[in-house]
Amino acid sequence: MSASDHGPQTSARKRADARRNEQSLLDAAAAAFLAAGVDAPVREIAARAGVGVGTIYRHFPTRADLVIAVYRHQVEAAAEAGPTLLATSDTPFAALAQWIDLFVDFLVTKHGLAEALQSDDTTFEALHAYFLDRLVPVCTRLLDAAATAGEVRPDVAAYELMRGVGNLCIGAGRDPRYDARRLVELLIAGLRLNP
Amino acid sequence: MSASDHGPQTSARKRADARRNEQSLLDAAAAAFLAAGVDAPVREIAARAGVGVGTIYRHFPTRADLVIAVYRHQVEAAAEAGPTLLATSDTPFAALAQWIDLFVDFLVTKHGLAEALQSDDTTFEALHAYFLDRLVPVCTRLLDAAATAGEVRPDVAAYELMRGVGNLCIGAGRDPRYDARRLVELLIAGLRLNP
DNA sequence: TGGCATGCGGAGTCAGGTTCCGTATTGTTG
DNA sequence: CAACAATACGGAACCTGACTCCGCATGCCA
Repeated sequence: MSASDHGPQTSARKRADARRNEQSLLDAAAAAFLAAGVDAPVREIAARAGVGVGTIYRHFPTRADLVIAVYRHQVEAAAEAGPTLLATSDTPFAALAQWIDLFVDFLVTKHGLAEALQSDDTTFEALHAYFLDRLVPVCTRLLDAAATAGEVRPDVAAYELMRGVGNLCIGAGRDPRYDARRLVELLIAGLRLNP
Repeated sequence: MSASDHGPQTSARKRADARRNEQSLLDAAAAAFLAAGVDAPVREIAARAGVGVGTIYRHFPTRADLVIAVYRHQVEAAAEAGPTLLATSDTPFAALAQWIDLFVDFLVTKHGLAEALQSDDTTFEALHAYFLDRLVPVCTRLLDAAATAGEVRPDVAAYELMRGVGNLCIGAGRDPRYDARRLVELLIAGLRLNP
């Protein structure tokens, strides 16, 4: 099991019923997260999937494992979008800005995810780690390229920037007076050197 | 009882033991918040104060009431600092920047407060409301002055700015790689028009 | 000092998360 | 196909922490 392995997901040789339940759980969790956020009660997810709570814990020992499994595809897509944007954009800064936009879109549409990402609750440690492992290197490349081109301040680390962006997404969509996207734009504007 | 009345605090005519307990609770809560953040267990606060949990709920029906009472002085001080800074600073922008600095200092030294401020937990509704009632008008004045002077973009509301700043302070002090102050600076820089 | 309004303590209730183990299902082997 | 071992399942039981409620204690006033 490699260090970047999170949760069972596509699992190898398991009993047929186990694989079926795992899929039901992923579907149920996705639905529950959509309806009630990533803090949806364990019992509710189990009920939606038509399984007992024990089955959840067997497949996904911590809530983070479940959340990761549910959003894995989208996180991978974001990670892969980085290099692509860098290759196709006019300037590294444009690529960075677009990539951050993508990330913000992802976060603001997942009720409670931004909160979970920043929470110090140990339940979410693995979630935090997964996002960081997967996305910080991508962001670092974009940021470095933009810094090398002299477009942004060279003294801000990708980790810090991503946490800042993640933080700004907390509570987005709960209040029409708060537009996370606009504030992230401000933050990125503050990062820029020669407009 | 005016609309901006929060918690009993200095209370008028109550029994002597009640007033004593209220003070013990404030002291105990302040200590507990310092040690364990504003989410410190109710039972622990009660124990520190040497009272039963019922006594907490009698004096401070919601956690927000207790938090407000504990930090009231500092919030008032921040509110009063606004006009002062505006009067003594070279430019409205400088006053705004200093005031935001003050606010950030306050938040990052209160473990868990920034989190609570943004949480949608109904327990903290009153806290949210109190901060907004008290500080948004102050920030609005600073922001308006800076906008009028052409120093900042005129299209960002104080409410949004303050929530953004509050959000950026979440998790500050938990991780040396994350410096909330620096990111807030970036945000303010992004707000600026003619540097 | 007596009477009673006020306030107190903490056991009890409720809501979630997490564990555990007897039972059921699956897959394999003779 | 039958019988068995391995695997997985369900959900009752348990734990933690917030919040309520009421019989008892305390302070206040006459």
